[in-house]
Amino acid sequence: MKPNVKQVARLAGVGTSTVSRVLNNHPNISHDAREKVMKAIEALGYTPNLDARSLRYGQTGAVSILLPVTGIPFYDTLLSGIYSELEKVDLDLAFFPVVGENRLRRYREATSIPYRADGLLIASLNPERMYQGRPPFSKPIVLVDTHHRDYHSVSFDNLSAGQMAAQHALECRLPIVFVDIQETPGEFESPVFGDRRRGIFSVLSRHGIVPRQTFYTTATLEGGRKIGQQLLQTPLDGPHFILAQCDDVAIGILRHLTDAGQQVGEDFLIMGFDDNQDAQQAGLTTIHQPVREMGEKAAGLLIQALAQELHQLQHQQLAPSLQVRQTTRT
Amino acid sequence: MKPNVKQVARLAGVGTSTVSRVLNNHPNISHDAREKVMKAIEALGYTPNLDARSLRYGQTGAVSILLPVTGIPFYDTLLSGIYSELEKVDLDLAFFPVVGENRLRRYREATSIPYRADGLLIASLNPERMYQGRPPFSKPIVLVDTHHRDYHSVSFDNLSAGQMAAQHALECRLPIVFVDIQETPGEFESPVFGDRRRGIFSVLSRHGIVPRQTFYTTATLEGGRKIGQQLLQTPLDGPHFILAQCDDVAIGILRHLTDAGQQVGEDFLIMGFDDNQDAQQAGLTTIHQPVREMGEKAAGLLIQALAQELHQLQHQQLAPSLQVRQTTRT
DNA sequence: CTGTTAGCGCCTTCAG
DNA sequence: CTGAAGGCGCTAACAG
Repeated sequence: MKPNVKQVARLAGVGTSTVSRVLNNHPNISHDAREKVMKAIEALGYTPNLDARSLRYGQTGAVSILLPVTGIPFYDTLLSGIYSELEKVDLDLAFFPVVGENRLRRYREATSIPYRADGLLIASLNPERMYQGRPPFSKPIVLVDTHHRDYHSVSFDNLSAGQMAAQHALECRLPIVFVDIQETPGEFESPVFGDRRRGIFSVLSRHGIVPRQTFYTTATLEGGRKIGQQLLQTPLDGPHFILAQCDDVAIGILRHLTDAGQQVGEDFLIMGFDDNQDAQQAGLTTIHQPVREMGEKAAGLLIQALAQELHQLQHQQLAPSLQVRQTTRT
Repeated sequence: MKPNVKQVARLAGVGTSTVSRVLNNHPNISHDAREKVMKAIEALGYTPNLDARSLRYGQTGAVSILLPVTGIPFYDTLLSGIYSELEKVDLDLAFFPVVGENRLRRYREATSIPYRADGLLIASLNPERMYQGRPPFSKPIVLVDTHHRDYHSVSFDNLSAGQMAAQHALECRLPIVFVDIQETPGEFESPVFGDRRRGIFSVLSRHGIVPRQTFYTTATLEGGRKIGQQLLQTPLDGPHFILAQCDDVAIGILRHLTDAGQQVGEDFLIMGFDDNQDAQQAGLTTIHQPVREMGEKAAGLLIQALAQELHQLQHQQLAPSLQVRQTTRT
């Protein structure tokens, strides 16, 4: 059915190696031979079999990335960083959102397509939970936005981030309301929120302080709005400092409260984590994370590993920084 | 370096086919042989070479999807539809965001990884612009959320959608402000906005009506806010009906105007297209599009094509429906 | 139940 | 400059 080099060669009246040479732009080919081959390729509608090619080369020229969800801009930024490095060495990138239990199960099998690659990036996911043991892939793996003892990783120092945030909260001298993330326990959990939480509480407890109240919600704008509702229903005694585990939640709360007529500075202060685009636009105080740079570093590490240049486990951490904006200025 | 079946076989003291049989869970294997093979696999850290396997089978068990961006929820919904169909036949899905000129160029080569698959889905992109001629892939291709004479496709009837919207606008009997999408001319253009635009103008011109004003912006919340600003700077003479090419823009405008104290019903009416989550939440009148269903249909078509069951070109169109909500009720 | 072997399509020596 | 031949790792006949 599908034509192969042999058929192209026959039609062109040349040997298969000549066809191969044309296909791969090798130098020493007579103009005449090239013409004939091109014509035969066109006539047959030939396209090369990539599996055969990869088998022959012993590599695919591609790396895969596993990540939890797609519909958020965080990964766009991360990916642009990754791409920019990968392109330098002409590596391609294939993308695998791990969306449900089904996908997860699938990706535990050594034969599933993410592993048809020269290397693997795992973003935000906990490899322990994903693989419960040895991963079904024996080529280089680099973790990004997550970490684990046994793998190379590039991540934020979320512990410091938490400490920074708590420090800033303390300086504002208001009772603290902590809005935490409710993670569905199980495979998708990432260490991010846990680390931030530990950082926050380490500072708070050092000062003998406990949040006046703690809420749990999902890491979305909507999740934030729900907390906003709850806050309106059982109003607090005076102004509070709302510390949310991520910008989306913080902005959801912020919008909900201001929509209801409450005033930043007057009725509450609020901050988040991540410094995403919405945060900048909303004037939200937050902890900035250099996302793009993280992507670049991770890709760089993988490239090194692919070149056998990585002889010991790497754990890179990127430093967060505090961005004070309107929502915590009185 | 990397161990293969032969080495596993040698260590286990069996033939390669026995190893293969264990790997693929074939029935007639003695418990003893299975044990030995498992042990050898474990000891060597063997993982199968997927390229060899695919070469042997003549297929990869995966399909690829090319799409324009990732950070928006539209594609999450679309994908969930696609996945649900693909899982039924145990096909895997690999994901390729076409983000910049570089990627585009890359994906025009027959050797780039999206084409290491049994079939291809192209979402929202214009194949004409992508490939300028014959695509570098000779297996089944299905277009989704876009269409083209030469390919199978599943898309919305955006022409009708435009007509519906214009009809509704006319019924509101207010001068019309049209907010169109400024597309970067070139490869990424999709036919969606053009179709909607044509639908809108066909109805308007039939009634001898011309928009009082037309704006151009990008298809984002931010793009909408910018138009909101412009509207505030040069206020209109009385209330208008704002017809935006997509929900994001409409919501951006809506938020900006209401933030500035303008009132829906009083000062303006507004509607969008798509019926995304934000639209529902914002009470925005819009044209609903069954996104998930579109994904399912497209995947279904591809599966049929893979099974050689598609003997003529298919062009499926899904009907839009008008969702009247608060933003156009006076 | 198990081992031997051919061949999937490609690219790259190796001779000419 | 070009053709013939081997082999990448795997699986499915085919014999035992």
